[in-house]
Amino acid sequence: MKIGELARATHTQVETIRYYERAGLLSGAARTQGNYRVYDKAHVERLSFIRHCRGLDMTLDEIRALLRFKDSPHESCAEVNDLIDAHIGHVAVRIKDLKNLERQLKVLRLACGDARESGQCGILTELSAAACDERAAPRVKPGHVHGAHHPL
Amino acid sequence: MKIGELARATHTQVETIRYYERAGLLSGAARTQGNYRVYDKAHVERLSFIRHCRGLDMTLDEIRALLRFKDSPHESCAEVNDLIDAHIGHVAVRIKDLKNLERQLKVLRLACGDARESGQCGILTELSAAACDERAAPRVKPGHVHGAHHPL
DNA sequence: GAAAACCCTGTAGCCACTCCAGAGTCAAGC
DNA sequence: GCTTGACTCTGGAGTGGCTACAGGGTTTTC
Repeated sequence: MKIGELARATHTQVETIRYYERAGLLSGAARTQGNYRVYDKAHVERLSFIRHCRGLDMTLDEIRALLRFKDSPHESCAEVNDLIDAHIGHVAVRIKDLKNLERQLKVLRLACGDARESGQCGILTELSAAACDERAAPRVKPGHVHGAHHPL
Repeated sequence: MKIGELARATHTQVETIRYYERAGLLSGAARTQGNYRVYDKAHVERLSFIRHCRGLDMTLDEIRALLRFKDSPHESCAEVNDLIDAHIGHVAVRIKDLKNLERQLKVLRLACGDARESGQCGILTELSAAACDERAAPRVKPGHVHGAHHPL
């Protein structure tokens, strides 16, 4: 099968497939005379696996690691467990952060119940005041889970 | 004050400040004879505001919009409310997605309680099987809130 | 044999930074 | 005055995970 067919079979964009090849997740496929990539059932499975893991919000690095274990079935899979545990940890941290954030935003929203002039807007006032307070005590703790503006 | 002092005052990297200037969030500062940027108290406040909003996981576009309202205090702030409501919505959606994800990952983790050979690893088996099922029914719904791998 | 559909490579863009090279500026100490 | 070091400048490249082109080549269909 050609790349377009693989794309349809896995609900993946053609460009994404070529990107995965460049990224070393999907081994370089055989080529036809006309230099077209040729794939088979194994590729469909591998790509489906990758896409499923992406759907579980794993990074390509994490997926690469999982693929290594899939490719060497006689090694211990203890590290697979560790990887998943770590990933669960990342997600849990992110949920906690976002809940905090939601709480803060709702409090903020209450500060300006109805529309008035921006100059008296409770939200803008609150944001400025909070920013001012924060200058003394910063809290920047970069994690590794995405914020609120990203497709899953 | 020079850029380094502003950076220290707001716990922001110097490069980030210059980036915000290029991005049109922080107006181009005055310059010394030696072409150094010069900032004052107003800049500290504005940058603190920006950083606080970033801490609330708003995009630079959202912050730009808020700054426009701050800069024109006699307009109605109804859109500020809308913006915050929308942002709360994004965060709520993200939390929901991540909780789903967490549930799925925990189920997955149970599939392989202890370490064995990768070939029999329950996690890898499950992932492959799930990927296989998914091929029929895809679900890609890109939102605008980040995933699990990102600093807040 | 022409048009449409598909494929190729390579490059640039997205976001919000971060880091670097290579050069210029400025204050303190000798 | 001169050196050292801390600071600053600009411009460009890199991050992740794609996406979207441009400008070509190939294959299929009518």
